[in-house]
Amino acid sequence: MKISNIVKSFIALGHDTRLTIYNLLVTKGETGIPAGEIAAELGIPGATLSFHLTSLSDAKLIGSRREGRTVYYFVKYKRVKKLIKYLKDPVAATALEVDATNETEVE
Amino acid sequence: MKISNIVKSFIALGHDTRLTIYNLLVTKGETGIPAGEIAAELGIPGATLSFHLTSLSDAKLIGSRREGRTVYYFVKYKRVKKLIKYLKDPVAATALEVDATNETEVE
DNA sequence: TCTATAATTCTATAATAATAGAATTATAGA
DNA sequence: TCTATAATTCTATTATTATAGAATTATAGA
Repeated sequence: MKISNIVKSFIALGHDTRLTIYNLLVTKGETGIPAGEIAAELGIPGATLSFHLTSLSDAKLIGSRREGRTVYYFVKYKRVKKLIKYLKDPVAATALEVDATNETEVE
Repeated sequence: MKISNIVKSFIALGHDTRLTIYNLLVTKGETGIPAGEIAAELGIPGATLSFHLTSLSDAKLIGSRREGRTVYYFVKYKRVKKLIKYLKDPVAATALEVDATNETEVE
């Protein structure tokens, strides 16, 4: 993970709407929740929601899965764990990245 | 801690220059490092540095102490720990906040 | 008090992010 | 294929952040 990906993740969490989305998804577990329900819950237009979902997705903090016309969004804990590791020891986390360039990982 | 303070903290960490400052301060321990040295290390003007230090300070991620003409900056781990707690369980961390409104805390 | 140094604040400008209506794409069911 | 629904992308506009020179503030030492 490059520094810029960590920055991207913090940027994603550094917005009221996006942190609220993150909170909501945490309560919904693996199944996740349809985009439309998120928009309804937060009371924001779909276009605005998509903008924020893209930020969280690009940061790999969330993932999505289509079922028919519905797209479910869910939290991806792998990246969350990396952020925790980074906060605990940024030096070690950054060093690890350099070593782990070719590591095979599970999402 | 209100949600907005958490957002403020993530915003503070969500910038390349500020995350680099955070990294640097982590390596400097309790003593910290003078503002001038940070500016020199990062190769940025003092005015720009101050702007970013204000963001990190407002988020309570760092603290400062004046010694003569020199101002030392250092990491404040209390807030870092709260962020880690928040990432691990945002629901619990938010609930705790409501309960802990009058709690007496040590920085 | 005068001068030099360290840092911050002020200010204008440039760059980036957020918002949301309109248009588009994807899919289900008739 | 036609229509309705779910979601995303496009686009223009607004709002916020970042940048850094110039001015200011704070302090040390002469």
